Amino acid sequence: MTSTEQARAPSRRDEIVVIAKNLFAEKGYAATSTRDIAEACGLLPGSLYSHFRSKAQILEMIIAPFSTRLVDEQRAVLAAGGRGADRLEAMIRRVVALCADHAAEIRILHYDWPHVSGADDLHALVVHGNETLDLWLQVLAQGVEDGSLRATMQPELAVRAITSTIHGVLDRQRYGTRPDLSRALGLDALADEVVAQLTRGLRV
Amino acid sequence: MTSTEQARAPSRRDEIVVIAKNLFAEKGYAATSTRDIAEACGLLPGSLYSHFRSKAQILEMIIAPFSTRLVDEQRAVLAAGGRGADRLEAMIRRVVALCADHAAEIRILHYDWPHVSGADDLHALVVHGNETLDLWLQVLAQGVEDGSLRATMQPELAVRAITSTIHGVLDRQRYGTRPDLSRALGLDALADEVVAQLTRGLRV
DNA sequence: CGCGGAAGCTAGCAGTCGTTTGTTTGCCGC
DNA sequence: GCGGCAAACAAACGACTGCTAGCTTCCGCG
Repeated sequence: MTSTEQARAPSRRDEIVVIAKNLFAEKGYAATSTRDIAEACGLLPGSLYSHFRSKAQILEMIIAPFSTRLVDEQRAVLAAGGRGADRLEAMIRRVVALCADHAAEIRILHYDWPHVSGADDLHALVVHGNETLDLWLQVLAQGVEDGSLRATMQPELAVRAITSTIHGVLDRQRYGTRPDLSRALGLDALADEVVAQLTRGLRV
Repeated sequence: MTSTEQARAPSRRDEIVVIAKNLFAEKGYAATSTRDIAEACGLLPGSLYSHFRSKAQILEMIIAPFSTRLVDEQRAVLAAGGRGADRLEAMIRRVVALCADHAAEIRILHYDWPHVSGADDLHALVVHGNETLDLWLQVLAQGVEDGSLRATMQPELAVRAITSTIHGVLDRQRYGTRPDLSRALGLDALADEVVAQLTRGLRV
């Protein structure tokens, strides 16, 4: 069990990952130097490299648990029964709840995606990202099939609307001077409104 | 008329701005060095500074025309008459059309917003960004008032859904392996679907 | 013809970046 | 008490960053 998978007993490594996660979320991946991370950990710059191969690997260890969890949640919704529209609603709620719990990861994925998709070490994260999109497509297709979702929709466009809306609603970076919605409304009311927005739209 | 405002006769300066715009859009602001820009212009690194005070000023000259144009379009819609829901639809169409015409600027604003909002020279762009959000809020408020938009909506949330959806639908960076929607559907069909998504939602 | 000014070149500064190498420390099991 | 080993230190590497100062080239205008 010395493989790449093990979790218990939060090692030093894990502490560093948490610290780096917050730094990346605050200042962005590119703008956060390995020296910044080291300093925040009470380490010298070189010492990071007894825990990680590279800066990119730190990023991977930040994002990977979240993105696997994300597709797991989506798959769970698909595995359960129900009509398409109801599954879609359930999926939105679970994803919103999960993302709200992982604001830092969301922020990093949102703004530093070019770094993620560009790095060779990180294409596993790109695969996860595409899986997420495919799972959204699947709920939508089911909903169209059983007649509970609008047949005229463009699924690729709808998926982008869904994911962009969820990210945008939870983002605190771009709307810095504006209210933090998840705090202002509470998580349940927020999820309700995201569902309403995406499934019912803005008209009466 | 030697002030900061003048346009005609595309000077060398303007050519450089266009080249820099495309580089920023491809690789991001931080990842594009002044040497990259100079090389793409057939210049040596230092020569840029006989045209610009700083790298940030180049960014400003890229974004400013677009963002002023954006709020102008929005204001034009508000100045015209009509019910709230119809104005909202008109605003969406005009913003989508404008943004589709300025994919590079959108991409830069989207991914490099932290650099924009962080730089001292660039807070004019932040002001424009907030104006845009306020103008969206105004259409929504009118629509609620005249009963054409859902009174239960959370306007701040709706604004984020709108802007995020427009950005997400036009983005080619995050969905690199996926179809380019504006090419696949054509601009009119794309705008139709964005309007439908935002005002009618995904349900039947 | 001469000159002013824009545009570009040359060379380099001062700093930061991610990373590497070699060494030292301190703890755990034997 | 001693070997082993992970964690951390110390010091630096080469490359790259935005930017500056001073010089040259050249075109248009008087």
